[in-house]
Amino acid sequence: MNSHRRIAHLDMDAFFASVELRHYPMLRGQPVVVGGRRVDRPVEQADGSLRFARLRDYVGRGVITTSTYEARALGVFSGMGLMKAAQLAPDAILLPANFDAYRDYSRRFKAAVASVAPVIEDRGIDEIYIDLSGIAEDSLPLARRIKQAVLAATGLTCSIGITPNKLLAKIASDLDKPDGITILGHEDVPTRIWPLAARKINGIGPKAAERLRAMGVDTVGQLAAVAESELVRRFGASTGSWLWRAARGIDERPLVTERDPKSVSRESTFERDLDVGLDRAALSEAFTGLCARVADDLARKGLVARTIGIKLRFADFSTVTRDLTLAEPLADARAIRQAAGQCLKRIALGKRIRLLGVRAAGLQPPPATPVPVAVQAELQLF
DNA sequence: TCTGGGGTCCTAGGACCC
DNA sequence: TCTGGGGTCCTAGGACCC
Repeated sequence: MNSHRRIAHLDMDAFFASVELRHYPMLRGQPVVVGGRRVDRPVEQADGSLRFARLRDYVGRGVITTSTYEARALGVFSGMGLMKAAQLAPDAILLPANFDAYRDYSRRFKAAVASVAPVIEDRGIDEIYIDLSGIAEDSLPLARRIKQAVLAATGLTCSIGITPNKLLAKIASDLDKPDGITILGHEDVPTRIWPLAARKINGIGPKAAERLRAMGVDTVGQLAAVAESELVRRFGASTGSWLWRAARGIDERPLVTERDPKSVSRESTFERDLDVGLDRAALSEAFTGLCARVADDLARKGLVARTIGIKLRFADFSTVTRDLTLAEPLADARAIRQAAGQCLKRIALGKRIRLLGVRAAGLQPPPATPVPVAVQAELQLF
């Protein structure tokens, strides 16, 4: 439709950790990680200074959500188990996640960007795509202006990639992190994109990367050298031709500026694996609690659900799901609990349970409440 | 002492309907 | 009593992303 698009991807730098450093500026320059559960907030000591938890003090399940660049230099990255991270960086500062604060900063940076360039696709708490096609200003000064607006609104830095499409913009924003600007055109694909690992393409995850590696494909350039027919043969028509186009930097997807939620869910990993017999009371309480939280989420969003599902992860990390679609939508905690209980009956509970989750899908606005006849008669007067 | 929590999308088979 | 062909809905699992 439009062959002259200009699309930006903006990614906040080490977002959660950077927000924490705004609150605790004395930690600047130190390795800091955010994550874990039931991590104590810093404690004020007698002399007025703060005592922070250290990674080495942490015991239990939990992973790193974000780490500062100083922590990353020690080999500590998002998704890593905290106990393992503690072996690499025992003295790193550990802070609990403060999602209310992150959501607040998220709203502020998105509003700041919108004041400069309003066509935005939300991609989560810390990143967005921006369609700059309708703006006349050159890319470099425009990128600087957006970054300045974000900095003024939040005190935080971000990285921006500006390219002809979302695929390339996402890759580009990562090329000069932190606090970077990268501007690429299609002509830059062979020199700037082809040397990169195929895994850098958004949508090529661990499994696809492994299959490619088995074909001798490690880089985007090597992927671009494979015939489309070969990719289609190995990956199927849809994925195969997508890979072929992605390797050439071809991507026509428009920005999605509005989206209705498809599902809401709550899940919890237990501090220790629970036994269905011995821990029945604890499991039941957790189950009911999750249903109540899903009901709260639905109420807050003003939605009802037709499908209720559950998820169990066992001690061996195997995962099963069951769901149930009802004739009539529901939303309250008791009804959710009842439907979820039906799902639970369909799972063989031999192994100890690591995680329990409850999900509501088939979301829709609540059915219109029937208007009483007397009121209907009055309304007809108008 | 491996491996969180909240999402989306895709696939594939079976039921069911016309 | 050799059995076509769509279409949609439901369910389970899996890949992937932030």
